Parts: sequence; structure tokens; C-alpha cells
Amino acid sequence: MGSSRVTLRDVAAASGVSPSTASFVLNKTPTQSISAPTRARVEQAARELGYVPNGIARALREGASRLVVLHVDSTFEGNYSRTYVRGLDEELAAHGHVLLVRHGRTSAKSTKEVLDTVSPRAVLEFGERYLTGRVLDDEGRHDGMAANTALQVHHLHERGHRHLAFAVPERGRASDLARIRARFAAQAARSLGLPSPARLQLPADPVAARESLQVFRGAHPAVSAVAAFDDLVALRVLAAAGRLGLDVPGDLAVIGFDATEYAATSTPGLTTVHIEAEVHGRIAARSVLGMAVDDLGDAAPGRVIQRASS
Amino acid sequence: MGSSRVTLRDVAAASGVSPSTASFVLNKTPTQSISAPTRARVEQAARELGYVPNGIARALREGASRLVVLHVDSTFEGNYSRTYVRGLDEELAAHGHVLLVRHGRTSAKSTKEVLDTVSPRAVLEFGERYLTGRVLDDEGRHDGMAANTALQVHHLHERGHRHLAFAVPERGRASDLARIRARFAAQAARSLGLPSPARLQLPADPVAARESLQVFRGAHPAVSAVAAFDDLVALRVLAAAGRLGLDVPGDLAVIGFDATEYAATSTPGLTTVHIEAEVHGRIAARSVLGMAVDDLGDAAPGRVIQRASS
DNA sequence: CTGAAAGCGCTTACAG
DNA sequence: CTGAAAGCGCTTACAG
Repeated sequence: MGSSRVTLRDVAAASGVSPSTASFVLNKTPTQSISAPTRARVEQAARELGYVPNGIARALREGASRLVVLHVDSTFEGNYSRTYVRGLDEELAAHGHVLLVRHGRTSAKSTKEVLDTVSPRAVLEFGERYLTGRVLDDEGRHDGMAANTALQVHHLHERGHRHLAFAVPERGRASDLARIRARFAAQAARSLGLPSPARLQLPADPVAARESLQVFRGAHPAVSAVAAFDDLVALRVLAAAGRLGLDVPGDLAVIGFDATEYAATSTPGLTTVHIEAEVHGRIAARSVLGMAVDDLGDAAPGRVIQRASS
Repeated sequence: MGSSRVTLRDVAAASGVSPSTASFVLNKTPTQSISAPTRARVEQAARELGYVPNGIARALREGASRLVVLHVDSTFEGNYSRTYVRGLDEELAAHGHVLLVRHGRTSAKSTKEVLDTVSPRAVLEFGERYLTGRVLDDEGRHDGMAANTALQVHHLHERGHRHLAFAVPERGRASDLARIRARFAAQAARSLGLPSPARLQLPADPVAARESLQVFRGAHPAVSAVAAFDDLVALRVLAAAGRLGLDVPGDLAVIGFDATEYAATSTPGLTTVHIEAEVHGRIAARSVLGMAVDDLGDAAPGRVIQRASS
């Protein structure tokens, strides 16, 4: 902790200039011209002394720190969150900022506390950008979750399924997100001329999940394929189907979402959607810093990882 | 962002005292006595104006912010990390501090950058405390990972297994941790008079994993049970065993670690160890703040969640 | 019991 | 091209 000792004043003293001048040099302040020799001396002194600016002092002066807080509710399991955070982190780092993550419930109070304590440059909600997506063309296609959900539906349709289910987790978990995803699935189905996917809820308890699937099968005998909210829910479908003696994919095809490592461990292996969100993370970073995002290119499209469950 | 407008000076003005006095009141500075009426006026003014101290200014003055950074390399999947972070977060919040998480590789440079930018009160490495554990008695028992690993070994031993394997992930992933866990497993086996568990490596690719298990079975025909590094590795063992036509648990029993939700979705269901780390999180919080930890009690012991795989 | 003053380390008008 | 000065919002000796 006792590292940040060297101060701007030290650098100034060592190079025989005022702190103001040292600051101008070190920040390359565009509105100030500094003679080349002075600049060289200051830079060398800073290097030799190992000067690093005190972020707190700078933050007090500038009104905000160079910290960006990402608030995440859910867990970090799939490929999406991993790549999103990587992109966000790298892009922020490239522009002198630091990413820190806040976990857990968004009690308004505790969020305010964070803001007051560290004066971050911004607070991002995980997935916000992704939920929206960017419109790619005049037909209003998105590269976000809508497109990736459509990928599930298209995949099942291509394999000959017309009557689909959309499988969601137990009540309460990720219910907002599940609702949005279900809506996207319905849109995708409609655009293919398919009926809207039926809603299938899969609780965590295996016995309850099996019963849930059994009841569902009775109510929706025509449904031959399931697009799941995520891999976990998909694996629950697989387990329930197995316990009901159903053949997967013969009686019921299943596709997961977001390609966790667990998808490779089921029997049959779980088909799923691999999502690369690094560009989304970078876009979020640039947006927060008020920079242009045009040169980042489009997000890598999602892709289906085909296994035996579909 | 434009919320933190009200300053200490405003509160002081509104209550007709100096900023010094207002500060003394609001911080309940123990070395200062303030008359009751003054105190009341300041507190009311602060409340009415919605005053929240500027954490950056305070940090500059005090030399460190009230922020604690938790550095985590791996993913947050099992019960352990979830409960650890919850305990850490709540305990820090109870003492006026804020927890933020930094993900990803510990490049020394980027860590330094974090420190310089936000001057956190402390930086914790995830699992550090847990890796060590606390000695509970004179026999040197630990409540940390050693004890939880022993739980796996004891469970398999109780079910009649004498020749065990310890299953680890592919090269590179969590290899330090895997080595430590394997050593704990060996200690536990020795204390039961069992031979040291053989090392079984399970790559992510299902075909490679199956081959790995096949080779292992040839080399260690006596091994009848596997304790796994985590649930993911355990599920890989299950899948590989299934593909080899082995009966689980008849031919090979399997126990996972850290009770992810995925453990309930395999066929057969995966027996695993549930670990409650909230107390560890609280201990870490208190330690970092230089507070006593005695009244926190012992960590909840781990427990085996019995399913069909053992 | 209360207040004026200094200072944490920086940035940035402003004056020269 | 360079420097002296003010000020971001707080805390805490120090004086009264």
C-alpha cells in the first residue's frame, strides 16, 4: 500500500520546473506548448522516480474517477458474459480507465453507496446494451439477443420442427430476461410462419421438473422441440426427458443457449448457441467514455454448436 | 451523475455552524464533544439536504478509499464463491465499505493501475483465505478446502471404496488449485489407511475425455471411485463413463465438489459437496479492516449432497 | 464546546 | 513557454 509515494511535486522538483509544468507535460495537455528540453527532463524524472498520478486526487479535481463499475446480478457462466467483460475491460484499459464489477442485488441504497464512495465515471448494467442490440439494417435486424434467440428457432425449424417450446427457469430467476427472450422466440417463429412457442417452466428440483415436462407434454402433444433460456434449463429438460423415457432428439429435440462448458457433458451432448460478445463490451466501453464506436465493426454473429440433442 | 451536489459546507451553512463542527457531528468523532442542540441541528440539516459525504474527497484526505477490491481469476459458479462474496460484501457494507470485483488475469501492471486509480483500502485475492483455512483444534484440522476435500474422500470410503482417483481438469485450468486439492485428498486418504488417489485428467473434449478415462481404467483397474476437482470435471467423468458403457456408481462412483446447479441435471444425478463460505467472506472483510473476528463463529461445515452417482 | 486554517495531490484558468 | 494561485470536499490538529 505504501507505493504511491512519489508525487507530482517530487517530479517537478527533480526536473527543476513547477508542478503546473510537470502536469502539462505528463498529461500532454493539448492547449499548452512546452519546450522540447523541458518536456524531456520532466518525462525522464517521472520515469526515474516511478511516478504514478494519484487517481484519487485527480478524481477530486475532475469530478469523477477513471473507474467504471459494471453491475451484474446474475452469474457469469456462459460465453457471453465472459467475452463481454473481456471486451469491456480491454477497451477501458486502452483508454486509461479501470473496470470493476459489483455483484448482487441492486438495492438502490447500496448502489448509491458505491457511487458516493468511488465516484465512478459510469455505472453499467450488465447486458443492457445486449438486451437492446444494435439495428444492423433497414429491416430492423438486431445483433443482440433477438438475433441469437432467432438462431435457436431457425435451427430447430431447419431440422423439421414446427411446434416449439421455449423453456424458462423456475419462477423468479431471471424472469425479466426470460420474458424478453420468449418474446424474441415468438417473433422469430412468426417470421418463419410457425406457431408461437409454448412456455415450459423447468424448476430446479429434478422430480418437479419431470412432472412439469410430463404435464406439458400432455397439454402440448404436438411440440417436438425445445429452445431453452440457457444451458442449465436445457440440461434440466434433457434430464426430465430421460426420466420420462423420451428419446432425445427423436421424441424431443433440445437446444441450449450461451455455450457453457456443461453442455458438452450431458448425454446426449447439448446443442447450444455460442455467443461472442466482445464487441458489445467494447461498444459499451466507448459509449461510456463518449467516444465513437464506428470503427469497432459488427459484433461476431452467434453460431450454433451442434451436438446430439437436436 | 449530478446527485452528489450537497456538500459539507452546505450542511454547515444550513445549521449555522462551521464545516469542522459539522464534520465532527456527522462522523461522531470520539475525541470531540459537541453540545446536544448543535448535534441535533446538524443532523437534521444533513438529513433534510440529503447530504452524502464525497468519498473521493474523504479518500484523498485519509489516504485510502473505503473500497475493497476482490480479485478473482476463475468463474463464479459454485456455491462457495457465491456465499463467500455475499459474506464479504455484507460485512464490508456493515462497516461502511464497498466491495468491487476485478475479473481476469492478474497482470501486475493492470493491478497496479487499479490501485492507482481508486486507492482501495485493500485488494483481496479470491480464495486466499479459503486456501489456508483456519486451524480449529490442536490436531490441526482446518475448516477450509482441506476439510471439504476430506469430505469427498470420507464419503467414498464410507460407501466401501478403497481405491480412489482424484479427477482434475485439462492442463492449465486451475492447475495450482488442483494440485493443492489433490494433496489434501491424498492426506485424507492416508489418514484413513487408503492408498493415495490416482490422478485422472479429464479434458474438455468429450472424445478425449473418454479416451483418458479408458486409459486410466486400464492402468488402475482397482479404482472404483472418483473424487473430482469440481462439478464440471465430475460431469465429464460421468459422460465418459457412460460412453464407455460403465455403470455409475456400480463400476465407478463419482463425487463432485461445490454443488453447482448442474449437478442435479446429470443422469445419474451427481453427488457433490455443498460448501458454505459466508463466514470466510466475513472473516476476510474483518481482517482487511483490522477488526476482531472472534465473534463470527466457525464456518458452517461442508456437507455431502447425496445423489445417485455414488 | 466551536471555528479558522492547513493540507491530502492534482489540474487549469490566469498572469507574465 | 513557464509559474503562482485557486480550488475540488473533506478531516483534524490547533487555538480559543
